[in-house]
Amino acid sequence: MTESELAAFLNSSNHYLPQISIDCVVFGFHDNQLKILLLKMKGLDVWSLPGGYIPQDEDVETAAMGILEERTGLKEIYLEQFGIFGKKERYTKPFMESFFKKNNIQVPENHWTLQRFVSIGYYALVDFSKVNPTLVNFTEDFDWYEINKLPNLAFDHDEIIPKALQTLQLMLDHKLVGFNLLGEVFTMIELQSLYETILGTKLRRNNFQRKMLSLGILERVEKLYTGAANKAPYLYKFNDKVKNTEH
Amino acid sequence: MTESELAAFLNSSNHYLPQISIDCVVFGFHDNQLKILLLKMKGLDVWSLPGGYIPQDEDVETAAMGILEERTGLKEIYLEQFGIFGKKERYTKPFMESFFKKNNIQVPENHWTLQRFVSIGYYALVDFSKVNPTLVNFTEDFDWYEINKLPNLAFDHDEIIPKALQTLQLMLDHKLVGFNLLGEVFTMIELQSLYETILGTKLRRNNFQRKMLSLGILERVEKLYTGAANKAPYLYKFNDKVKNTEH
DNA sequence: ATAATATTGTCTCATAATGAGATAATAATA
DNA sequence: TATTATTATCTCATTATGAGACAATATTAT
Repeated sequence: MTESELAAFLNSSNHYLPQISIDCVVFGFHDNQLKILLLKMKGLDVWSLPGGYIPQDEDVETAAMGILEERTGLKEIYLEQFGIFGKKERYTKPFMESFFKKNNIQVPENHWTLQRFVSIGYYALVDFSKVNPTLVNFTEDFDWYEINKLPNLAFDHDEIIPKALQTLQLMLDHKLVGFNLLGEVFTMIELQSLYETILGTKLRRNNFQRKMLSLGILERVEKLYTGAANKAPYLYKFNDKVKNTEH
Repeated sequence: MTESELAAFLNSSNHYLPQISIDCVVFGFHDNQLKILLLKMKGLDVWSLPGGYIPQDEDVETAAMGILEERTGLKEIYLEQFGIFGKKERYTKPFMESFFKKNNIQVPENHWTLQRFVSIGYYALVDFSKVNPTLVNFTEDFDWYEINKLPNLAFDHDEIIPKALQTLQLMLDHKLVGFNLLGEVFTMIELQSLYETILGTKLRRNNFQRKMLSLGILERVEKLYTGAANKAPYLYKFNDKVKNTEH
């Protein structure tokens, strides 16, 4: 971020809806684990959710989509609003102040970024392997964290993440969660691991497979030969019937 | 609303979070039907959801609760956030303009109430028989409407209500919806009707009763003698185990 | 080649849940 | 006392689920 970009941002108050922000919990699936994309705030040992503000001339959902597209490099991301975080005190001010101080950025006491913000929570489901995070604005690093090994979090993001997970768990049977988190093809064990990591429970291989196949949404493709000394598993994909549905 | 109250409201812009509003879908159960509380906008043949703004010094949820307590006369209302309505164009301006015009209220073109608003949707579950609606601000009437016999609605409230219903349907098996919508005691048929009107489907009496009793959340109280020429049904209440849980 | 090993894909069977009809109990009224 | 309209259960076929067992197969070791 250049000097002039910074100045423009600090003066962009009129461009955005005041006192409203968006926070996104980006879920990905890697190494059989559900993970969340976090950004490190420049100069602080603190991580935060990808987020941003809503331009006056954009729909809220468009703004959320824009924030995510910019940060993940993906298009047409699956998004779901799961909560709003509207307590009077959400620790935005102290975090922003220490951030500005650490980075030698001078802002007036009443600067718009130090005001109270109501945050709209969205969660996104992305194909981990296709994500190519970009560092924007005030972030100096990104990383994927396992849901139960989270680092030091900014603001009230430690309240936001559990609520997002809870909503995802609730939606697991209603929406086609796997469709958005997995790649084009996947093994039954991968699908099972996804369910297990989201629900936080172990499932039985035989019964899980029976159940999934009975839903009639999977199509068996070729086998996956990994070189392992055992029977090769089939690969599956979601069938066409599913692809034309809302997920 | 007196002249001075009106003037105070029109000038209260600084008191509220700008460009954010709350809309509440209040569900009640009466005559075996799921109903929604709507308010008639003074001077217009248009009904709207109970709503309001968020004071700078209140949590969002507190504000939502306050709005509902004021309008329904109830305390400790069950509330759940179900969506946000953040399109650029939500028809707030034209509705507010025609409302002001009809009521001979002069406001400048750039008045805060005519700006774009992002609305936070909450739904409430209330005991119909305990509600005692109060007419506040710009409303001249209130009424309960069946979910599929709604009148002419203001703003984008015709988008908000279906989304609220959809969320309620989804929550029916997860949260104890009946606990908040029914009175202290109720018959099995009433509970069944509640499920039917929420889901929009017919259920079988015998199997519904078997299912509900197997959940172990109901306690059979006395019988209800209505004078009808048939076997009197039992009354039930939710048992103590349930009352100490979150609903 | 053949055996051993680690998985994967199915099968089986007991148990639980559900769908759908049938029957018994009961609170009035005729 | 019979009739009627419900309510509360019961029954039984069907389907879904939990849990263990076993056959198939892709490699490595012998």
